[in-house]
Amino acid sequence: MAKHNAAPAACEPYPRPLCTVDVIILTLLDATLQVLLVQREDAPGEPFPGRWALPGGIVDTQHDRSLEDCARRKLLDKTGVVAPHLEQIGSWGDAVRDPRGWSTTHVYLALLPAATLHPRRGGNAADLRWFPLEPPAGGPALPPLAFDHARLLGAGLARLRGKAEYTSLPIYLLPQTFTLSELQAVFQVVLGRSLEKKAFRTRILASGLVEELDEMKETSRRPARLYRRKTDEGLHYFPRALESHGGSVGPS
Amino acid sequence: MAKHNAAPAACEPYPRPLCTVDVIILTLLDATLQVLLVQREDAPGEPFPGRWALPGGIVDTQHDRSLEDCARRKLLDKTGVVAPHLEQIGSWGDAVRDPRGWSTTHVYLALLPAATLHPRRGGNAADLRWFPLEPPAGGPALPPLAFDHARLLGAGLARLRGKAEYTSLPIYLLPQTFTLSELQAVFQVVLGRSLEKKAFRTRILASGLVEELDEMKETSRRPARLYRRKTDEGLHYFPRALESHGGSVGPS
DNA sequence: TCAATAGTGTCTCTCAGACACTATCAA
DNA sequence: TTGATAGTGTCTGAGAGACACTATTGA
Repeated sequence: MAKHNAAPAACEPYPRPLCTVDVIILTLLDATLQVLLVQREDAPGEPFPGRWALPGGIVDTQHDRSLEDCARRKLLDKTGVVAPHLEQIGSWGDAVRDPRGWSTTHVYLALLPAATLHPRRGGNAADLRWFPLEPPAGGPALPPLAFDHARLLGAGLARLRGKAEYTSLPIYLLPQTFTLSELQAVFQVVLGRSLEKKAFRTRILASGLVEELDEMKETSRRPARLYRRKTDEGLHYFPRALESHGGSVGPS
Repeated sequence: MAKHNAAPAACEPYPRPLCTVDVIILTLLDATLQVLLVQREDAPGEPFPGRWALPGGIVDTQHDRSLEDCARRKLLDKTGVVAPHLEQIGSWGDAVRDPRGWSTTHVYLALLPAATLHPRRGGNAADLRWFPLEPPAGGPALPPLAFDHARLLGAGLARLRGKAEYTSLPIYLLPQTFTLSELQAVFQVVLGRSLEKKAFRTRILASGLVEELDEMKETSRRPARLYRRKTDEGLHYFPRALESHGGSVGPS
């Protein structure tokens, strides 16, 4: 074991870059996409003190069994929950993105329902906060982010929005039980445009993604049927994209 | 510069993992998808001596400006050409995939036309060879690969095949000029099934991806119109996937 | 009764699949 | 002429968009 993590061998003339993982944790709060950010420590030697950043950090080769394991750990650490969706977005590595030198980051996207968050661990500590991605008029804008995290967040959002055009991905922003109107609202928030109700419902019901429950959601108006996301179904690829992608411009 | 690549700081109690890049270089030769592999050195301390592996290796933090830059360098090094398509597939990192210890690899997929390869640098050295992915009956099968490269190659192929269902990706396996029959053949090889001629041609021509040339390709039969891939068009997302994905099973 | 939200009926349009048909070359 | 490959005409069907319609609740 000690041998495994020995210093670079003679055949390895280059210094190893710093290896980190960052997690884009998204949820839906107040009918808005929100991202969980942490405020960086104000300690000597720490880059970007006081700045907001994606949760993440250096891979712990003693305890993390893999990159994905590291991402899961950081997610659990910040939210206290296991996200129903976690995927790798990509990796970025160069000499300038971290002032400490050549570094790599492995970026993951986690989607989770806001309802599952504990009030305390769900991101309400002083150094941990949810930020709306499209702040209401006059509301708080996203702060400047540490490192190249704005770019990483952009890539994660592009992935989510791109996949929302032809997969069921945004379903993971909801609890397992929901109404079709709620699901449509989630897609609309992610895509930033409204969708046609009948077409949307047909699309979802034909997909076999959800099962009808006997219960209804009681609201102030007409009650709505509840559906449950089938756990054994993975991400669904619809046979068609939702709308023209404006020609040849596709998702990332 | 020297400071940037200094040893891990005190705030970094974990040994840094080995950082590598591997490139899946695919082309179409003899109407078959082929992957370029290198035979590993038989030197002391080198893992998997004599085994075939994806081209790649340790990131050179002195010369590689970024991970992608490193992939481009390795590609140029092995093939002598700049591939018309290079994308990141993903990253894998854990303690066991490399016997030397905790390591990460950043996997890229390169697609290129066989015609552009120089006969010498195109992969004909003793330790560099093209291997057909679906060998003709009785032909040479893919050898066992070093490290977890079989898994990495599988992920690259899944990406190519998945995207072939709803994007123009396989077009990069051809030279810039081709006939529609040739293009259809490429898609068929990638997808492993035959496609309907009329639908395929309509799909391509409606996409605006190609422009008609005045020239014809003279063959032994009726000459075929030549088309040229427009360089300013990127990857095209078709409005529909080619066929049912067998329910909810989608591309990676 | 009305306002609001849930949910349906039905037409149109686009585009992939099927498949038979014509066109153009060499031998 | 035939064989082979290039390329077209045209019908079908799935599924997204549009939009008007009905249904069910609280106030």
